[in-house]
Amino acid sequence: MAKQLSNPSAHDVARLAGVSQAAVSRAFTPGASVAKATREKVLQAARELGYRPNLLARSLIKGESGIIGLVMGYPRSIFLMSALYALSARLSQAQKHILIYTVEGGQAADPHIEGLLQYRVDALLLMGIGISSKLSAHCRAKGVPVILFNLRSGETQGFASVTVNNREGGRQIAEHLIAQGYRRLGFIGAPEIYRTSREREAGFKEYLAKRGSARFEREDGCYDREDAILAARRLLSRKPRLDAIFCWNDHMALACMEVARYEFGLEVGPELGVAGFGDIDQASWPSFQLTSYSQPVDALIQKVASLILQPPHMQKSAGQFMIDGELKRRASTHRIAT
Amino acid sequence: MAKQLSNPSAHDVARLAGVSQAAVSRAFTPGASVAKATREKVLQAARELGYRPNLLARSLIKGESGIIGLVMGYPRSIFLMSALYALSARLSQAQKHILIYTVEGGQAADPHIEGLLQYRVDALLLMGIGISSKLSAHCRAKGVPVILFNLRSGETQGFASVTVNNREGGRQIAEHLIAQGYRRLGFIGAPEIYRTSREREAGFKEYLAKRGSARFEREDGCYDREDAILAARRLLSRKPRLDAIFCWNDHMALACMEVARYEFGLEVGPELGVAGFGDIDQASWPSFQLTSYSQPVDALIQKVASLILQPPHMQKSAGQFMIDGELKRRASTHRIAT
DNA sequence: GTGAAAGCGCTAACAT
DNA sequence: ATGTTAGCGCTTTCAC
Repeated sequence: MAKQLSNPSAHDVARLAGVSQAAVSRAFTPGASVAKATREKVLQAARELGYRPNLLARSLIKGESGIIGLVMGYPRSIFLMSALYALSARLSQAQKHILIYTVEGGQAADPHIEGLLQYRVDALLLMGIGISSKLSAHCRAKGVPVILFNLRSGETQGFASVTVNNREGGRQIAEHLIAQGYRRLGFIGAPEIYRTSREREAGFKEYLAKRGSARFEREDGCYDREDAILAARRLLSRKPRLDAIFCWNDHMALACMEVARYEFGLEVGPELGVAGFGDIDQASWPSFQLTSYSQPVDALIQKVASLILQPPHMQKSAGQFMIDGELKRRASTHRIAT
Repeated sequence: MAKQLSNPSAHDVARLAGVSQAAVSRAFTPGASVAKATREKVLQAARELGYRPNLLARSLIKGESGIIGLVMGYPRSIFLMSALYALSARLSQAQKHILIYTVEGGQAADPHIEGLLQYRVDALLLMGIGISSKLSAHCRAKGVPVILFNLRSGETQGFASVTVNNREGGRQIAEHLIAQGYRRLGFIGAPEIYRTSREREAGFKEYLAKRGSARFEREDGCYDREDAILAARRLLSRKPRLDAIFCWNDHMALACMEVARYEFGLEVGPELGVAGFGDIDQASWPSFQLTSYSQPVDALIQKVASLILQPPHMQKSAGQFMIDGELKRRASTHRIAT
């Protein structure tokens, strides 16, 4: 009854229940060998004191913390947000916990990873952000599994990665635009260092090349909406005017669409095709009807979770997992008004 | 040079450096009394072994984990996302870490809070989600500070809360709509249990009552876009037709706007005023130009962080902090086309 | 099935 | 300034 301010320990519970401290530990360990009666006594005492096992102590002994370290780049993206949501749901089922940091697009994750390693995280998950080769060496040496989400592993790193099939998506967008009759194509991408953008572009280019001409205009839009607006302006000012623009993500595409409509007075679809990548919620809103290649969040996170939760000795595989999305054809690329 | 798979301990470093284990601890404690030379020796040895202090062990002793527990409701909201980003930036400066759970709107946070308490979090931050009275009693008894963000404390709980001034926002929206000449008003809110919606509505009603008539039509839109669409349809089908709708958040307002435009063929602004709350990014996009009362994320998070970081003995105050936003007047409530 | 005892990796007195 | 010692709260042998 008399609750105390500081947290009671297993010892306190043991005393109240008239058992040993070890018995308390066992009562809270699923599948331990305790008599039912003892167990009840312990739980009763624990309830009275408001006792909860201290997971920090448990982690210290077990050598695994139950904590997954997450560093998220570009935290304004709705896609990453729903990925976080799906991941949290999945991991909390498995009694794992997420220690999170967010980082503005393009910044390094390193300082945060340092902190995470000190908490002895069971795994490190990087969403849309990279890791320095120094830290990645450390993780490899210490056996900390690193999983890259939405960003493929760099040259030598050899970590597991889970991404949508960016190349295929880019390819399908190109195919679709050409099929619709668009010919003077443009691309808004990110600077070289972003592999995601590069892969989408590569697929796009690949299809065009196969069809005969890989020519398309190109501008960098980086991460911000403001950047995308500037890139769209530059692209739309070129002569002869482009008739379709593929943007490396939906955020860029929506911005591009608005520039086309409200600054250049173009009718999106018939006069200018616009396609994005990711199929975020807004893409399907009536105001936009943006053609996009979807990123299946649930499937991606499912894969991530299975990599995280697999037993440690299985983690040899540093595979690159690519999951196919689906081309969502919408009005923004209907060249002939319906 | 020879890195080992398992993490080296302070002991290992001590042996290599030829000092005591305590010296290693001191070398890694800012402001401890160590000779510069010893310190160097230790750091050198640590580097060789790839040693990092184990924060779990430190937390165990210190009785504080350096971890802030966060439970986030309605994780699709861009507002909460940017709040998370701001918080992460602020807290990692102070060497605090965020253990996060996300919960679908309307669900209970309790099971996750259980987990967080076992990690002995230094504080519990609830974003847009409540806590059961049983757990809140526990937190109070154990001296775990609880901070409510964007959701005011229930009757008896007595926790600190940080919110935008919802009532004032609702009031200003009403004033603005009336000033623009709108007269047949509607409101899309959330069910009773959501205090946020209730407060905004209260302010809205308050102004109308003061002006003579507090009559307005009302529908519940809850959290999902789908719900908002249904509510908007119902509201717009009533006769005589409403001429302005205030939605309890911007997500609802954008959905409402699209229903008005694309299903009812109304010109938003002249024919139907639409106002939201929160001033999310999209509100200012050319496609929407949504009038909204802003929620100053940075100021709000600043306050939250200061509550979290204040020394424990100062935490008597369970104040209710309300921060004013600002009415952003945009085209969605220009009754006379400009 | 249960208790006693050792110890996870570290910090914090206390000596020296 | 540095080493020694005693725990933090728990899990895990090992006897019984």
